[in-house]
Amino acid sequence: MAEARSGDTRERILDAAERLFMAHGYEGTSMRQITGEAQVNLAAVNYHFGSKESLMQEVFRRRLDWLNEERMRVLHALQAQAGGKPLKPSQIVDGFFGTLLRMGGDEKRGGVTFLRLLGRTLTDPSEFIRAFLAHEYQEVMDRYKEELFRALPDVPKAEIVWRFHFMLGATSYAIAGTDALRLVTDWQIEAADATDRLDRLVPRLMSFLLGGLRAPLPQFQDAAVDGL
Amino acid sequence: MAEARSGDTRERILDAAERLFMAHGYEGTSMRQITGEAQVNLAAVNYHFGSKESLMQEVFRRRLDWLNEERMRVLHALQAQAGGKPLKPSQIVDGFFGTLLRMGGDEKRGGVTFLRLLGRTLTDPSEFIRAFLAHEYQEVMDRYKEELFRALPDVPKAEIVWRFHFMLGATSYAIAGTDALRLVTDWQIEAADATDRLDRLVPRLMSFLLGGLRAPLPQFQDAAVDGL
DNA sequence: CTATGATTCAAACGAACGTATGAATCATAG
DNA sequence: CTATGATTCATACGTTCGTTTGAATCATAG
Repeated sequence: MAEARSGDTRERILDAAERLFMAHGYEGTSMRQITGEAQVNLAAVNYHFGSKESLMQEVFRRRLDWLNEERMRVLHALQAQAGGKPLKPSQIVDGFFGTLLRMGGDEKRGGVTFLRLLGRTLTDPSEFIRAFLAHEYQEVMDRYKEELFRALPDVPKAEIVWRFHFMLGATSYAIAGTDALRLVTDWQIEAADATDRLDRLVPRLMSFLLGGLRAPLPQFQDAAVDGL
Repeated sequence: MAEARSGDTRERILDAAERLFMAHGYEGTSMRQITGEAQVNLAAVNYHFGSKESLMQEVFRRRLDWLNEERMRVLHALQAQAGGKPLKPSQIVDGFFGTLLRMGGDEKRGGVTFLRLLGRTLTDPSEFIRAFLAHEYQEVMDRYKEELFRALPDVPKAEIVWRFHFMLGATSYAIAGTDALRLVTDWQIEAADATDRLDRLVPRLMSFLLGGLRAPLPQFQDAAVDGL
């Protein structure tokens, strides 16, 4: 059983696919583009991954496995530190979204490229992609959801779930980083490199998310959400 | 110059394309699917619109022209009523996002189908689509941005622009309505029809957006954003 | 060194893609 | 009714798609 330098080929394909899927989407990226950029033979993808769909899944699994573990690790650390008491919403939000955003600064984990890919993929229309992502996220998501319920006992659970949705949306769009509507035109380019942009993004996004999470409940009810 | 029933054909194509682009994305939808669903000849799209790209643009223009006018109309009405004084942030947010969301309840304007299409398209990777949307949105966007600056004179403009971004993301993801991560599983299906879901969504989203917009500024600064 | 299994390679497959063509059909103007 | 231009239609064009194939090449085990 020779291993050869296949490890090299596999990773080169995954890197190229990650970058191209981010830039042009799943449907908009061809096998020939991927193998061309990776400088491997066209048949290599099917040999190593079986199909384009499987390649897509492997691109995500490579990153999400680590992210899932890290999010769980952070949550358990917070829980241990709290000693049975409910966590503060800010801790939970930081554990979930902060961990994701900090991943964007870690080049070994895909950096901003993977962040943008993930952000764009959350609204991707392809059914098999959404189904796969849902499965990958499910467990961690449920744990954080439960922890939010505990942290905000006076807020209806349905409301918390919705606000989790909204936070996901704001984050997903922010890391997709398309600036589709050219909002940031002349005012403040903040060009800099992607990593630098990310550093400034994190505190801004976090305070926005917390503000939204703690907002007064809709339709008349105005009770404080939490003593955050 | 005979007009024939071509008006019928054009609209049937636009309706089918709107639905299919929403469900499968631009790249994932073929001309044959579109003409098949619209029950017109394959060549009809190229005859009436020239190309698939032009069709995509027309699908959006048909709805966005009205949305742009309506958003402007609402803004001008608010300004007239305020008589030169700055508007309240809640008014601006409702004028921009509320107008969009209410469009989802108007079947003549595409209803939730177009809303979901728009939400998903904002993160679409295709360059020509983003460029087109940016151009369509530019003018109205700038006007609302300026009004937010006036309404929040103590908040740095860069901060406002970022929070506009975040609000767009939360809204875009919410109306894309994929629930990619199966957040809303068992807790509260809230099945009902799409319009009904929308009715409950609006107040929830609006209070989240305002909470985020009015959140304390990041990095230590904590001054109130506005006397909203 | 030789044998074996893993990997790479050039080439081709059928299918589906967006688009173009020219004849048939339609509605209306004169 | 006839002529004219708009629209529809069946069909085909040339590309590109994801995938497959079988031989060539490589690395290692015995």
